[in-house]
Amino acid sequence: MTSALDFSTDNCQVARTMAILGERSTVVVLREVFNGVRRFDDMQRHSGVPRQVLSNRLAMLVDEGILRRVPYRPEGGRERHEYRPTAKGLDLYPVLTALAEWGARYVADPEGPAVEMRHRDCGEPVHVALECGAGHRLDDPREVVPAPGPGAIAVR
Amino acid sequence: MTSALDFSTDNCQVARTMAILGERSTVVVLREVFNGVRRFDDMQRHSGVPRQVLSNRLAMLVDEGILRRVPYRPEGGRERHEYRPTAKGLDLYPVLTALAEWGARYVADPEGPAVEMRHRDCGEPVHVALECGAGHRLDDPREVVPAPGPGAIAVR
DNA sequence: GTGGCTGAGTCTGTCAAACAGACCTAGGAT
DNA sequence: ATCCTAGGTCTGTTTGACAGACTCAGCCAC
Repeated sequence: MTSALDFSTDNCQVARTMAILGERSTVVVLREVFNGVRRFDDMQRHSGVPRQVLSNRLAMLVDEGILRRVPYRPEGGRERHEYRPTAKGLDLYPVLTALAEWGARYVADPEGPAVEMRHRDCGEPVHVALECGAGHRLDDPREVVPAPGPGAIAVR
Repeated sequence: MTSALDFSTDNCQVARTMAILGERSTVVVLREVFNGVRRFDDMQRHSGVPRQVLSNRLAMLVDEGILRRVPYRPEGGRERHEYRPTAKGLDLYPVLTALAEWGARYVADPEGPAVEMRHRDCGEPVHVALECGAGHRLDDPREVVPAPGPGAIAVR
């Protein structure tokens, strides 16, 4: 019987992803950027993340290639920078959507969730669906089973 | 023009969810449990999470109703407990799957991801798809736009 | 030009959390 | 009686979060 214990976790991509997103307020910063709040002070005021931490997180996210600093010049002002998601950052939308959906079910206020993802083209709420390579739709999460991937490293 | 800045972030369900999952090694612990590693020492050895932190995380996850402690008795041993996901925990599978999928693309070793989600019934890899309430499939994350939900609280 | 305002940070000190490693405990096996 | 094992707890050190003050560059009004 093969067990997860037979494989190393050193190169687990989930752990690596969480090493980025798991720093306490990283996802909050991403939520701001995805919500269109892209300037330092706006983010700071809106999210309440301490300036130092916000500064660190933005630098880290730029470093990881998830955000990029884009210069702009407000009329009659000097040059500023704003933070926008890159393609790599936009690919986190399924993660954010899954988090928002779980949160809406389990931790939202009784009035409902504070934020909803919607389809740009039709305005309907977006949700995440699990599908397999054979085209089956997985309605019950119990149908998902983790398995070692091609990069799995055997131990012992 | 309505902006995200017009709404409070106090009751954001994404922030609340990350208050649970964003503690540094919480998701790693969940990955272990979902991988079938359910006993304290196995998790500790396999994941490398410090015992103290593992202990805290498990207690927190049980407290949040994401895991439950299930007693069992190994033959000729005393009663022990293992940690299993509840329904609330299993509903995090889309989140884990989205993380694994993003990680596989962006942070995995060149040989491939260390872990893959598969369909229990057919063995094919599972991935997350974004769908809207009108049945459209969103192939480009740019089609997703966050909007204030029913629980959104206006400020200013 | 001097002084003030604004956006985007950095600096400093305090306090909580992560971490490594040793220690503890209950029950079964020898 | 002692050892072993699973599942923890205790202690001390180091890292990170946090609040609040400070900085700095450029524009603007006087």
